[in-house]
Amino acid sequence: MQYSVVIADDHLLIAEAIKAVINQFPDYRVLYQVANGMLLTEQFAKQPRPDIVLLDINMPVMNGFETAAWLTKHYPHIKILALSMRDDEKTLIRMLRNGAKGYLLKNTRPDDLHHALDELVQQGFYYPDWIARKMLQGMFAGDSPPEEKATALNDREILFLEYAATELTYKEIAEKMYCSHRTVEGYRDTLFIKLGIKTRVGLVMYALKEGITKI
Amino acid sequence: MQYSVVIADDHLLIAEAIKAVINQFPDYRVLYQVANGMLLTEQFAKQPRPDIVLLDINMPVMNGFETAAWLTKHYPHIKILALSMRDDEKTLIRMLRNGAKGYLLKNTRPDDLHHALDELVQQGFYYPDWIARKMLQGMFAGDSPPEEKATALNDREILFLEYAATELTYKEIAEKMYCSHRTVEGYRDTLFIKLGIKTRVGLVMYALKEGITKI
DNA sequence: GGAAGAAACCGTGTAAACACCGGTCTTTAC
DNA sequence: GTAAAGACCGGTGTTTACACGGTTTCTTCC
Repeated sequence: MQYSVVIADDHLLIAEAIKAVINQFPDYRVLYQVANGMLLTEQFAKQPRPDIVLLDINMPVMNGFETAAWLTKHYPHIKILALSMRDDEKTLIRMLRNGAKGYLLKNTRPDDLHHALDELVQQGFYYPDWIARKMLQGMFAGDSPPEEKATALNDREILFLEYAATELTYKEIAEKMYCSHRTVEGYRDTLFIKLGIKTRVGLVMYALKEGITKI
Repeated sequence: MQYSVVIADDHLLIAEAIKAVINQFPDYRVLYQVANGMLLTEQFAKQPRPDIVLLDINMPVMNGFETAAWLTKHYPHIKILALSMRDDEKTLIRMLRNGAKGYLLKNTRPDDLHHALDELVQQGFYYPDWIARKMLQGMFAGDSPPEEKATALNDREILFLEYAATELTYKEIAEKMYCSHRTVEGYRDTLFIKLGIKTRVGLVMYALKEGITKI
């Protein structure tokens, strides 16, 4: 019995390379690859669907989060293994909440990939120790409804974050947001507390990590 | 006759995967892989040296730029093929200036990789059309005399940029860079002029755009 | 209808960031 | 040998960013 895999990654070389690795495993076979989530939905309509989807998080058009949500909604039996460049707790949790059954960093060894695939089909999930640790120390509570919790930012704060990642001063941001500059500094202070940071550079890095602002 | 290849990439899975792809080419063989430039210099001391080095640009400890410069200095006969995530003109030019004989985006097809390797050993370089176009429209004139122009940042400035994208103050950055905090502010001021920006947030955005700092 | 909480606002003080001025020393170029 | 250029360091003053302390107004909820 061979399990089928589909790879979604916009880096063709990487996708092709991972395909080569997987096809070396006797019990797994790569059906096809796509460059983003949108193409995945299209291929699902006209091609056979796999047992497992290897999902890159940073994709254009339809990213890993959206794709994972779409998959769990339409094909809940298909196992999602998230692939990420970064060891980022928030990204991890967000993917798990959106239905990913496993999370793999791209700097893991091929054996780990094989092992993750095996766990996925046997146990139904692949949660190595470090993921369990992150979930415990993290704000992971329920499991069914994909809902935000600790880092719930309102619209004003998100708008402020966009401006924070520019060369505007807080006073200039206040003019654009039609409020007092002390209010803007209030947004900043609550974000400092919520996000556990201390400087404007921290705000910028957060906004970029979360995709609120793009480079 | 087989040509030997060494892969330098901090993403183990990707490195291993690319290795699998290359080992499918009958005329190329991967000797070993390393996770950063520093390890490459170490392995060069005790292991056989390859004909070709596949060099990822975004690596920790010793990045692609530094590694390329080191390679051209100590082993000028070894061909460097740069691997990058982003299609960025400045990065491309900087790598070519540091001695890379070719530049490949990670979203190219495996055939292109094979073709690039062939060109590399036959022609000595691999410059596809789009690179030539970039070089023409860019500020790249001759090939031998390294003439700097618009945005030529030195090592100290680049190191400073990495620290600028953290929550450290300039004083703390100065401690890490073993110099006066006024010197650090000097780096900042010259970068403000060179890059046409006015604030630290501008520095952060620049560093991220150029891949000097990763998210 | 009063408690609880959030959102907007404000004052004050300190630390950091930025602007503009100056200098020495070394390297490179002619 | 001198001029030019660049790396490093310094002083001074203004503006911005951040910390800590508040008030008022408006929901929301029981």
